[in-house]
Amino acid sequence: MTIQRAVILEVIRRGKHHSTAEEIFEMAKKKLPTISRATVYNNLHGMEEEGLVRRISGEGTSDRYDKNIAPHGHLFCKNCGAILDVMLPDIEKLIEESSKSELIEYELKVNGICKACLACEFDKN
Amino acid sequence: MTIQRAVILEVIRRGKHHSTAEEIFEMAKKKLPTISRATVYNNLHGMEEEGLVRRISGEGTSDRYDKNIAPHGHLFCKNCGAILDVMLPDIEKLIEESSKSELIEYELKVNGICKACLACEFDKN
DNA sequence: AAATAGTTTTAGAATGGTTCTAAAAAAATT
DNA sequence: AATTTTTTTAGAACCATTCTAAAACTATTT
Repeated sequence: MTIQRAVILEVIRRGKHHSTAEEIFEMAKKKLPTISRATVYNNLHGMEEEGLVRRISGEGTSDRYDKNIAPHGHLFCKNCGAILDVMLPDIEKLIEESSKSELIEYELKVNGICKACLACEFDKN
Repeated sequence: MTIQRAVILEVIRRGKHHSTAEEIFEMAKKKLPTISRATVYNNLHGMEEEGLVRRISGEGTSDRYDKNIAPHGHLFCKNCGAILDVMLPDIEKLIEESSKSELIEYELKVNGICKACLACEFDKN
C-alpha cells in the first residue's frame, strides 16, 4: 500500500461514481501533484484484479471505474447523460440457463431514457 | 450503392460472424486491392445506422460487427475464445421494469465457459 | 455531351485512451 | 548496510479509429 494507491482509493471512494481514469488522475494530482498517469492505470488494474473496483468499458469513450462491485448493469441516459446502476435480480441464472454456459462475469450496458427524464416532460429533448 | 459497399456487404454476409473492421478490410482487399481502411469504417458506420449490422464494442480490443441484427448478447468463452450469441427472451422487459426507464438498445457481454468446453473435460485449460 | 454540383473514396496524418519502457525511488528482505 | 523486489515516474509507443484534403466517381442540369 503506497501513498499513491491510498490517494487513488480515496478519490474513488469519495468521488463520483463511474469516473474515468483521467478524472481520477486529475483528482489525485490535487493531493499528489507529481503522480503519473501510469501509476493511476497500474493501480486501477491492480484494484480491478483484487475486486476493489469494477471497470465499465466505454465504447469509443474512456473506460470508467465503479466502486459498486456488486454485479449490475448500467443505464446510459441518452437524454441527460446520467449513468445509472441497473440491478437485475436473476440475470445470472437466466444467462447460464439460456446459454448453457458457465458464467464468470457479465457486463450489461443499456442505452435509454432514465426515470427522471421520463417523469419530466420539460427535460425531453 | 458503390462497388466498395457491395463488397463490404458481401464480406459480412459470407464471412464469419463477429468480424473486426480490420478483418473485413483484409477480406475486402482481396476483391478490391485499392480499398482503403477509411472506406470500410465509413461504410460500417453507415450500415450500423441503417440497421444492416450491429456493432459489438470491444473492451481493449477492436469492435466487431455482427450480421445478426436481432437484439442479443454475446458469450466470450475464456477457454476456447469463441464468441457465441446469447438470446435472452424477456430481458428487455426486465430491464425496463427494474430500471423504470425506456430502453433504446442494450449490449450484454458475458465472460464464461461455453457449452462445448463444459462438455469436454479434455479441453479445459 | 459538357459543365456543375454532390457524394464517396483514398492515403496518410492525427487523435486519444491506454500500455510500455527504462531509469529512479521506495519498500522489503537478507 | 547491502541486496533484491516492487512501485513510481515521464514520456514514448501503440493501435483502433477518426479526420483531412485531394482525387475519383455519380447524378443532375444545361
